[in-house]
Amino acid sequence: MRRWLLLRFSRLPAVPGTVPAAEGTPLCPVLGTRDGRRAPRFIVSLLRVPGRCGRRVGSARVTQAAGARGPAGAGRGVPGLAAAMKHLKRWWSAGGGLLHLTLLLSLAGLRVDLDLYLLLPPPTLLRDELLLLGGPASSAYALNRFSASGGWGRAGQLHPKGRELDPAAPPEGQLLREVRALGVPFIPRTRVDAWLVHSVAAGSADEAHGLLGAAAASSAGGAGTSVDGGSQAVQGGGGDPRAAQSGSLDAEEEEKAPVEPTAQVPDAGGCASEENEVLREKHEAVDHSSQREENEERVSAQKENSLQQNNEDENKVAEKPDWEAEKNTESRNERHLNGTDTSFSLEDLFQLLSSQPENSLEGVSLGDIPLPGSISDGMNSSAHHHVNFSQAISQDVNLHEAILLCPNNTFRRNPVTRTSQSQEPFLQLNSHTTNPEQTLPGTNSTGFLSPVDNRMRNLTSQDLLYDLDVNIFDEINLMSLGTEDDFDPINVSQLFDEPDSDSGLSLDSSHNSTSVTKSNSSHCVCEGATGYCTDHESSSHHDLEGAVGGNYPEPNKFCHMDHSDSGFHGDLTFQHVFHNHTYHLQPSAPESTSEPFSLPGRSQKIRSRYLEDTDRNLSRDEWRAKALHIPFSVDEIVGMPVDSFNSMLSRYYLTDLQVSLIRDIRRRGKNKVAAQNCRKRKLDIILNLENDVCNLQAKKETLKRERAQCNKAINIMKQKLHDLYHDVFSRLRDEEGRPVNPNHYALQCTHDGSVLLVPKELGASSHKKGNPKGKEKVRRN
DNA sequence: GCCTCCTGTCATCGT
DNA sequence: ATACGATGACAGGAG
Repeated sequence: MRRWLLLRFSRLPAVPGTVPAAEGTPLCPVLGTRDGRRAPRFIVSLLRVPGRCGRRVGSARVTQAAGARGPAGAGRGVPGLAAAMKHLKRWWSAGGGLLHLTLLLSLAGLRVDLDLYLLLPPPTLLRDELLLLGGPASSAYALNRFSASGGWGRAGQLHPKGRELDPAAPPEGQLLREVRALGVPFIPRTRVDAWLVHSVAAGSADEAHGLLGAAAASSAGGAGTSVDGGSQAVQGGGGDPRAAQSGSLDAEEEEKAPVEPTAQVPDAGGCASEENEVLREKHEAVDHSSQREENEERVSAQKENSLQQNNEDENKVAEKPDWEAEKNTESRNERHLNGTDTSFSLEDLFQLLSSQPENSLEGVSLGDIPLPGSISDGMNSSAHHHVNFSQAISQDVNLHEAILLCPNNTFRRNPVTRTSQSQEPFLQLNSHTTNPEQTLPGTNSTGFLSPVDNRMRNLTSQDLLYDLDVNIFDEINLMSLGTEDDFDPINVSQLFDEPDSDSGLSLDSSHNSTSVTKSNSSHCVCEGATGYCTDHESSSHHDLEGAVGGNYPEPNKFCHMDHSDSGFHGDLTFQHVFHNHTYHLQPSAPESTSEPFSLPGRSQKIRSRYLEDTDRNLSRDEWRAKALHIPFSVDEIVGMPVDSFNSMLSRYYLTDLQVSLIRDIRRRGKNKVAAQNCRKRKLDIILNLENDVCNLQAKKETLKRERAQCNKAINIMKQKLHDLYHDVFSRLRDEEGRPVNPNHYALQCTHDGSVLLVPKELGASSHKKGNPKGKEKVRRN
């Protein structure tokens, strides 16, 4: 039995033209503002799998300062999550459940939707079904929600009730059609979207946890953000029991699996007092509108959820004021600190998620999701990066600011160089600075981006969004699909063996995750904000974290080869990795030459692991698409209409190799579906023929029975006639009064109804001649 | 090792 | 001419 953890992160783009002129005005006041503070909100939806419709079982608003409680995620206060946890456990025990978390963040001019799908399927669910549930459906759902909200700037409608994802709905076709029907420009590339499919082998909690840790490590390498956590996760992936314990979502296992107490974090306790202050401050800053909205959602959830009647106590917990929840959180934190609380629940995950600086949500990756073990382990290295979540939000630091705050990045408005400039933030994201201050300019110990660059403050929102249109609207490959269980980033890095790689990714063994400097550099907001590394540095990583399966790499990076820098590096890296291999390999050809594991010096273990991953998640085309940085998913390539497909090919500058691969993928995908339909049709025909045969056989038997009955009736009639014949002859007398011998005479009926007694010889001749000579009337006695 | 079934892929043809 | 679907044939994996 396999259990799947699907983490999906989506961010909807800002719509140009709806940007208020005033800088800092929340375009999407999803989250109530007060004094410039905006609190993120969790919308917790628990969806039954399978089920007809989902329901929201609670909502919560993060009201704590992540920076105050420390990176260990000590602060916990998300009301409603407790109820959600119990629902999840119950439904899981009843056959699985899909936990949908939506984190809304309102940054200046940019709304961030963070969707978390925690899918705990029953054993009977097929893997593909789960993938479908977590993939296109969720994307379409997000777009639906966005469309239903009327776009940006319409508060209170961003979560229309009743718009929950229907897991039973056709995941792709219908929902996407619905989205298109709504008029939403469904361009997958304009959605920051990444999701992680993580497989957890049941029955092995340590393995599962370790896999999560490994996934965190790989994602940390991809996003370049949470190398601290990621490095620890690497250890977890390698068997570190602490990290291994961090990620279990099993309701039973989570109660059993001990978690490394956060008390081991040196400064966690020291943050307690500071945390209280920040919590109070944060509580005072809670916006009333947000509270009202939250209350409405709670009421709605209560009405919708009949199960809540059985969980009133849970709802009480959910409806507790924030400060109460925070109090509970603190007490729970104390338990953690004391090492008495050894459980890890999804709530912990959410808490830890909320503990991340808001900016990192821009480029959130699994590595950014601070798994407890990894986070607690990564305390030392990240202690100086305490982030005040609320402050980070209140700074209205958006993604663009984060990008521009990158070192070596200068914001230039020269239109001539805009094209290239728009690439630079991403190209320089992964700049390696060993100095934490250098890594995060403008970052102090209390605020993530408190001293925002004044240059940015002088810019208007239009200015910001101009580049947002260029950069943010494109998908950011946030995390890897290669975060399968047994995924070992170190081994993966060995697949590509870039001796001069200075990507800063924790994947490379030369960049050991335990390296504090690399870990620190990973906290660069720029990296977190984009989730990207530079082309030449990260391409090898993106070979494993491409667009396939829902991740769409930056097209301008991977596809726009006409610009000098990124395109050159992209090609260079590509050539380095794949040499002269092409994907046009016939099945008989040594196809493995196009695969990374086939590079000289690769171990059989890596190959087998690759094969396992291939078997589990990625098809050959998906791997090829990843390898060539195809900025579209296979599903999109195959599923989109021909017009959209052609326009897509023309819209993006793709190499001939990429275009050819895309067309091949589309052809194969179409043919695959056609073959499936053909076989299904053939099977139906065979079944129909078999049914026809059965029907015919049954009809034959019926006819046989009828024939037998007829024969039987005929025999009866013959017998009766024979008896009547003898009876008649027994009564006949000849002229002399003697009995007529029936052997010599026969009875013959005439047309007029009279009966003649005819000698048989004459009768036979008269039959031939038609002359009834010698006939005589029967004389009855 | 062989067989069967399933699936993906290619080639080909017709629309 | 091109795209696309249908289908036979083949190969490979899994049981």
